[in-house]
Amino acid sequence: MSIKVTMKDIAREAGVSIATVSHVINGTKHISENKRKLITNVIEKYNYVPDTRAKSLRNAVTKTAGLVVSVFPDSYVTGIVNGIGKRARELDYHLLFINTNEDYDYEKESIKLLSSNIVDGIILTPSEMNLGYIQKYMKKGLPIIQAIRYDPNIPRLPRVTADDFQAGYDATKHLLQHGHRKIGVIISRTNITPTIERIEGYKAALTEYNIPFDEGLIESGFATEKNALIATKKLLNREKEITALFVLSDLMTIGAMQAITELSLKCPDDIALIGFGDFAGAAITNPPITNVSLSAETIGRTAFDVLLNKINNPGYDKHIQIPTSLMIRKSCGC
Amino acid sequence: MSIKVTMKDIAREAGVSIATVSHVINGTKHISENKRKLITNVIEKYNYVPDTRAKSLRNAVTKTAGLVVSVFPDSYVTGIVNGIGKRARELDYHLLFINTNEDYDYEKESIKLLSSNIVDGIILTPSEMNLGYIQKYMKKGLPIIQAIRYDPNIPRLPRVTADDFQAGYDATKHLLQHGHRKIGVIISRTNITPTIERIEGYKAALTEYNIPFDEGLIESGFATEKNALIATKKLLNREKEITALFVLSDLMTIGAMQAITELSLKCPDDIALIGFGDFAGAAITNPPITNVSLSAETIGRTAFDVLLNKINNPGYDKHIQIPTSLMIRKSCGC
DNA sequence: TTGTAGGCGTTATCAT
DNA sequence: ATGATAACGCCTACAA
Repeated sequence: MSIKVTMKDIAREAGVSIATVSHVINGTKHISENKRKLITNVIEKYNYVPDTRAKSLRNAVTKTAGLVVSVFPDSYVTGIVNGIGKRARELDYHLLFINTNEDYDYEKESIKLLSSNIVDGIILTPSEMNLGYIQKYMKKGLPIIQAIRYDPNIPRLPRVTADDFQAGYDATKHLLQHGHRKIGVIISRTNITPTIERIEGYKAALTEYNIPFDEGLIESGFATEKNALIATKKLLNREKEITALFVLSDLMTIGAMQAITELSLKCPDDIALIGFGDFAGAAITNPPITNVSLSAETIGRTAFDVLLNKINNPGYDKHIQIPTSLMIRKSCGC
Repeated sequence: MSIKVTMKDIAREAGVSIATVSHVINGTKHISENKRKLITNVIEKYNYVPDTRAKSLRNAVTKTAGLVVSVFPDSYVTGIVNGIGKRARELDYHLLFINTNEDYDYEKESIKLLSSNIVDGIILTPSEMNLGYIQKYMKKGLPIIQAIRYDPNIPRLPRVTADDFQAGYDATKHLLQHGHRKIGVIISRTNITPTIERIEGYKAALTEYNIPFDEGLIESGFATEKNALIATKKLLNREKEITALFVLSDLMTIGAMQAITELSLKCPDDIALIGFGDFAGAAITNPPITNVSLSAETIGRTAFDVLLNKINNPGYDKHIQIPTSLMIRKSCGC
């Protein structure tokens, strides 16, 4: 524990009242120049910093935001966290960071803890589309917003996500334009909105080409390199007519590429591929990888701004989608 | 602001004293079963959670650790943050996360803020070897440890780092064994211990082969892909006899590979390369990249344990080095 | 311009 | 077994 020097100590040493000290620190009242100097010197001398807990207990403001993320590390999420952090700093906020690792119970527990006046608001990436438990916190007036993923059943909760539908549509259409008709998809998890919406986009593009949706072309890679490798092999062995792959995260893209190699197939000649999330390194792989690119930092920054809006205006319930774009390289066959 | 329901409210509704409520919550005293039940029900009903600020104001413990990191995102640092987070969770701690972006003044400011009883201790990755300002916090008894980088002038501060000397030695020796005699190095920044120690290892290996150290073979890539690309081109254009490159971070490795390609050189035939930090994707580049591999998660976990040691034992001042190993693939010419 | 004192929500001591 | 109350460090009417 730090050796405590409090405002009382400063006041005593400076020979003034505790209220005067408080006023010079916060500039809340005009204090004569000589007392000001005197007090400031004592503060400097002891390197005194007001106790944040006591302060926030008094003013009911913590100037820190809770960040509850369900998956990390991952270059997409990392970039978003980074964006949130930058914006928070610009706005003089701090971040209490929790990684739930997709553990729903831990997520609930974390929100409960954060609801104990430890933060002014929360940015949440839900582990599941099962946010019923959040209602009681909303009722209490705790500002919460969703980022990356969301629960569609709680529309009053603000959210900022990528434009996942459009991303799925664009990638699929690009592959379709290259002549591919059997397009496999490696998803991370079934029941999260980014997956659902990207698949919706995929279906929409398919429909334009009068191709029926085939559930059998979808396989789960559970967001890791290794699992994606396994999933891709499984999928490619099962569905022999697949000529293109759409892979929904960067780590999985790497696994999928390895699978293609291990199956002695050539990308893009035998199997074309489009990934998701433009990771560093996508340009120097063999072949360089075409993928859906999006500014994770923008999503993060926007998420923080949305949280502040929610804090300042309890009725705020906007849903924001950040656009994505296709970064075309070689793996798609261009 | 959340609508406040306090212990007083619970007590009133349950028809008991506030002290009794506190005791059932904390199990500090034996309370009759019927009152227990009664109180627990009221707590459930209002979803009451004790105010963390008030609590910690009372017991001088916050159960949160400050994490001040100077560079992010970067797969190495991200992995360490992840390891710290996991270990913190296991030990029931929370994390206040700050990314200083190599800004020394912001780092100082952050430490000052964190010293206001907001955390029980701090894990710091210093932006510079200039930690003089930390002495006053040490004197106050604030538990601080260093991770990744450190200031050698403050030996009493605990630290956990990779075994950077060994890493530099191993990589260089490997290149030397392949017959390379002019080995270029792309560093991020000059004045940080990981760079310094890896270069020391590099020199030691050179000495074994009676090769004089040549300052001209070193170039700064400032930890980014783009700058490393520029630095690598500059270096390779200036020092024509270079046949191998040692690159000190993953993002820079990607940039260096691009530079090699853009100069119409072949890796490993014209230029061999060893990178640092085994990033996802190193296996599917062309050629697959040999690099120094280390468990970032282990470093993170250890860092958190070291912090707890420091918190519990103010005299603790150990320096821990986590071993690295060479992950051999193709870019070194093997 | 400066000081006094009550209260923020807890915990823990001391009574009862 | 339960309750009254002081104290944690700060802010802010209200007084002087």
